[in-house]
Order: sequence, then C-alpha cells, then structure tokens
Amino acid sequence: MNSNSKYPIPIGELAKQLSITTRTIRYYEEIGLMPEPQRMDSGVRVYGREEVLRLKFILKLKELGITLHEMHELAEIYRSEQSPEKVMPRLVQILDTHIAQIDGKLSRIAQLRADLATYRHRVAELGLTENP
Amino acid sequence: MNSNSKYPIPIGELAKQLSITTRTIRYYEEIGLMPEPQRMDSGVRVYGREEVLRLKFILKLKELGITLHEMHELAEIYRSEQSPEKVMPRLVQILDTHIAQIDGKLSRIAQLRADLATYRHRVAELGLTENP
DNA sequence: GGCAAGGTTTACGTTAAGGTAAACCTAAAC
DNA sequence: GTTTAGGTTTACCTTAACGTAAACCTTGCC
Repeated sequence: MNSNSKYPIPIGELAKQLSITTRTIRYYEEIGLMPEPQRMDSGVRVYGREEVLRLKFILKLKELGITLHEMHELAEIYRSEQSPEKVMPRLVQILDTHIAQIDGKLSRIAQLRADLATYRHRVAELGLTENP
Repeated sequence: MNSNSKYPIPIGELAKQLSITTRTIRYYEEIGLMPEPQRMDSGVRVYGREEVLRLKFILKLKELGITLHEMHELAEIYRSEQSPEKVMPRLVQILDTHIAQIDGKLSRIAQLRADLATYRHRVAELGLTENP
C-alpha cells in the first residue's frame, strides 16, 4: 500500500484520464455541479479523490441521458437535506422516467422498423416521395 | 364518397391538425425537408394529400429520435435515386443504429437503477456528496 | 533570459429545432 | 371603412453543453 500521490490531481491530467476537456470540468464548476476545488499556489485547480468520484458519477449519469439540470436538482436536494436517503427517491424517479421514455421509444422504433420490412414496397405512401 | 375538399389545406389548419406550429412547417421547408407548396392568390401556403403524408412521416420519425439531418439524408437519396428501394436500406440502417443506441442506454440505465436500489446507503460513495 | 506547456478569466461562437417579434399584406366581418 | 384573423418575409433570440479565442500568468528547461 502506498499513498502513491495520485491525489491531488491537476485539472489537465484529470481531464485526460476521463477523456474530457478541462473546459468541461470548469463548466461543471461554473454551473455549480462541481465544487470549487483546491488550488495550487499558481492558481491551478487540483482535485481530490472525493471530487474525482463525484465527477465520474456525473459523467456516468450524463452518458445515460440524465441532463445536467436534473443532476443539479439532485445536488440541490442533497445540499438542503444532507441525506442520501432524501436524494434516492428523486434519483430513482428520474431514472424511472427516463427508462419509461426510452423504453417506449425503443418499442415504437422497433415497430416502425418491422413495418418497413413488411411494407418495403410502400415506402412511397409513407410520404418519402411526392409522387404516388 | 365525397371529394370533401379536405385538400388543399392551408398551413394554419394543417398545423392545428398535427398539433405543431406553422413555424415548424415553414422551417422544414426552409431546410429542404418539405417541398415548396402551392400558394393561394394571397400567397398563403396550401398543402395537398401527398405533402401532408410526407409531413406526418417526418413527425413520426422525429418522435422516434431520428434527426432532421438524417431525414434530409434520406430525402437526398430519394431525390437522386428516385427509388424507394434505394432508400430502404439506409433507413433501416439508421433505425438499427438508433435501436442499438437506445437499447444499450436502456440496459445501462436499468442496471444503474438496480444498483442504486441495492446500494441505497452508499449513494454518498457514488459522488453525490463531498463528505465521506 | 526566453520560450513552450499548461494554466487562468472573460467572453463570444456553435448546433438543433424551432420561438418570437417587426413590418407588411389581404380577406372576411362588422 | 376599419378592425381582426391569419398569412408573409426577414431576422434576431433561445437552450444545452460545451468549443474556441484572447490576453495574461507561472513553471520547467535550455
């Protein structure tokens, strides 16, 4: 075991590790999703383990289609309640809403795809043409 | 049977019927997704059955997450090939791509939801907090 | 000492899919 | 004849999530 100085990590390296840009990290700070980090004497932002975990979670949720706005809402709940127990229901609710939407869209698009395969010769009638 | 003058239909009524705004219809024309329609003497746009079908199809695809850009691509293929047979493969391909993306997202988000239910008490570690 | 790498802040640019407003026209209604 | 409803074009505004550029600073390196 080593206290292998992985942390604190400067913004540039963190960005590189997560395959995002420093702009993105600063942007999340700008809109209040990320906390104001420690700075080096030169003013460079450096991040600790906590903040890195938080950022990773943000990226994960984003990848799943949760908007930064929704995350902000969750962060607000946490900030005012200081309890994960209060955050969970809302997070689950948001996830369920997304799941429902995605699920519906998936079945409808699959249905359309099936219809197209069956009625291949009738594409024209679906309106992709101006000539009957 | 009546030639129940449903067509040609002026832009305002069409918009109302489809629950969109006239701006949207004009926008689709602007970007070349809808053809330039007939006009009344006053200059008002009027649409025939063909164009209405086309617009409905556009709205359907849009609802399913197909971008206007992708539709434009399909329209281009049709315009140059003049054959639905040429359009179909690309349309199916686009749909498949979307299905794959949606499907992946759906399973990942469902997985996260399940994880949250199981590790409810560990939300903090997921980074939604700044305090270990 | 000088420059290149990598920061900093401030601020304007971008994309998608329209919204909204201004200035004008015309047809129907009162 | 003038208000009202519904068009027309032109053109700037909006939101999300950053990109990009300008002007400046600090640190390591030759």
